Amino acid sequence: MPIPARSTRVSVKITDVAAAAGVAPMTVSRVINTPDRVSPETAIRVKAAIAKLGYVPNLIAGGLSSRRSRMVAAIVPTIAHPMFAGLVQAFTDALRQAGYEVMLSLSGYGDDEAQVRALLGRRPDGLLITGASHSKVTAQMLTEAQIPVVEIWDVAAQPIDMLVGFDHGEVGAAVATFFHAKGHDRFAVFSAGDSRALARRRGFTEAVRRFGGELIADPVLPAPSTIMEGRAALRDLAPKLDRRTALLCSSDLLAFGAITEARVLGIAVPERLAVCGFGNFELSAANDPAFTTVNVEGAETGRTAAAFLLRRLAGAPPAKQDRVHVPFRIVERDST
Amino acid sequence: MPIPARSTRVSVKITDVAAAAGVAPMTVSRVINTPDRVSPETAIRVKAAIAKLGYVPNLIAGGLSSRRSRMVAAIVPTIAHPMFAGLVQAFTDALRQAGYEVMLSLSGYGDDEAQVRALLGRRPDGLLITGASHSKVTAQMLTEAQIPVVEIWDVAAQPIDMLVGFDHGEVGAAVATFFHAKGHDRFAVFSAGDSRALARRRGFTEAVRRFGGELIADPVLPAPSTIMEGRAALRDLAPKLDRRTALLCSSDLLAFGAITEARVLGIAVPERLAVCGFGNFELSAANDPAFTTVNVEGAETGRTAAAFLLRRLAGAPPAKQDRVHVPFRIVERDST
DNA sequence: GTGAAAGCGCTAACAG
DNA sequence: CTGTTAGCGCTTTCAC
Repeated sequence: MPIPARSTRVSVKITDVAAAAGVAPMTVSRVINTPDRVSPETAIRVKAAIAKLGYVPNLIAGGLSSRRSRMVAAIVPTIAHPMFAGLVQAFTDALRQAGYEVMLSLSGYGDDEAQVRALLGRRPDGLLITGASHSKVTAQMLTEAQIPVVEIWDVAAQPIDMLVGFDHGEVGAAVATFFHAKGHDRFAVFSAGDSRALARRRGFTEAVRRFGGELIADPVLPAPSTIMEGRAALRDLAPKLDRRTALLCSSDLLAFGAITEARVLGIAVPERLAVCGFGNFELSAANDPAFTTVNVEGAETGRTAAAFLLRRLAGAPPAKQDRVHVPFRIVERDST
Repeated sequence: MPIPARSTRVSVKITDVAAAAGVAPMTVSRVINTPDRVSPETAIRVKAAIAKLGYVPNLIAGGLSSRRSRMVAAIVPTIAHPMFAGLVQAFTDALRQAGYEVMLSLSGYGDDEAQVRALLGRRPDGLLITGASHSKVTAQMLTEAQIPVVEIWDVAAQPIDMLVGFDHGEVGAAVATFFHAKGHDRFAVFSAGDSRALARRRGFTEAVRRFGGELIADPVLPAPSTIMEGRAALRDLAPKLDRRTALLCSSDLLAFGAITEARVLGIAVPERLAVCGFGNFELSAANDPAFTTVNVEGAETGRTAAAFLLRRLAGAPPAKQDRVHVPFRIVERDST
């Protein structure tokens, strides 16, 4: 006795195409996935059937069978930040060209354990995660998932697998050195409260101390950073700006806010206040005055991370060179 | 003769958990999906086994069986634009809370046929797409996919299914009316070249004509818009700014660029040049001068689109009220 | 409340 | 070059 269909036929499947073309389902599969193993005549017949029926292969079923989902998961704190928006865009573009779709997960600046679990349930072929310090559970899940993992935007003593990042403390120190070389001896830093911004702040303040410089303020502001926070922080700082001061901001948005408020208050930039941002957003180059900032190549990071994953997905073994420090550089403009 | 395993056991599966807990696989499935249909004692044993083995259910397999992928696809032009970044963030947050993952596809400002095909192959349970005019093929694929679809950010004479958008021509006309009411009779508009920005431009210029106003310039700039384009366009316009003029920009980035360049050139805003942007980015409120813009509630659109999809995914039938025009409003600030 | 059987739509593996 | 067979890991369905 035939078993009744579980539900009404809802979409065309490979057997329908096979029947229409007079071939076996496997042959249809080959036409789609390995066309050079099919005779041209057969391929033409099958393609005609595919077009006629409007067949869209079910990649979920294919993935279950082949154990390759052709999806890659990405966890970033936010895309409201131009840095990560550019990174995600480049990462997504590179992977789609190779036939992979991206599942995007936005973590805020908090814990990512639940998200990692939800994503791994979809059996992605690879995963990108922002940051390099994870909870024990998260790290274990990632390791046991047996898929290539790229950590970005930070460096780790013990990377899970691959890494495309940089040392945020070094960035802070580099900016301090840059200011010091220009003769500054009085400093301030506005920083968001997330771990990486705080690492830059620490690198900056420690270098200032080494140079024997004076640190007049180092407020920690809520993440994510806003222009308004930068303006407010500068208003607070203004009474102390009687002498020439060099200011590092943990984001170009803060820097823009500080520069804007300085103009409103009549504080000359860069004469009385030198400002350096972070991120090299369009704003930093397009503002008047264009301002100095740290460039970190978000898009390049995304492309590199995608390339690393693709190489491993193509079968390459893990290698030492899968851990790179992306270069950062100070882009000097008119605010310093 | 036993058939050899296709490949080495790579991850824990439901049968492993079942064996460890001394129950049938189906019972494990129930503990995960419908816990109230399992006795508390059994549930405890199964949960212990899950935790001990680190079991992460394979949602691909579950999806194939249940014909529900618990994924939703989203196609937006870009996330480099704060408008869409906020929209995607809100959409993603709302869906994740309901247990859905989002597959994000960035279309640029071009054709989306290939992307729709790639996404539908993953059998998403629902789909969000930006814009309301699609190629015949795209429209047909979306219709035949038999899933709820939301079109956003535009209105359509014949929506595919649900809609959360607004009429871009009306926005342009509203800004023209706003300027006219303030006594302006000389106008200009800077517009990006994408279809929706052009619709706003047309709405603006047609309204200007109706009022008998003078249109002194209406350049079309490349999409996506940048601050620098706004500055350059204002430099071109400057020679004609001998009399008071009202300028609409198709993006806050263009408006910021225009205002910045006006300051550099010594053109007083709003006295000689009134400027209205579009998007209500943080920049518009936080700049000095804060500038007038059109607010369109990107995040609200994302949330509404998610709510529409979720309602249908929960079984609600299609309804008239699934087509809403999101309100826009002119936020008046110091530039007009 | 729990279990056994069947199969979701596709592809790996092998045979011809 | 093409076809057959046997699952991929889960859930639906139905029986107990």
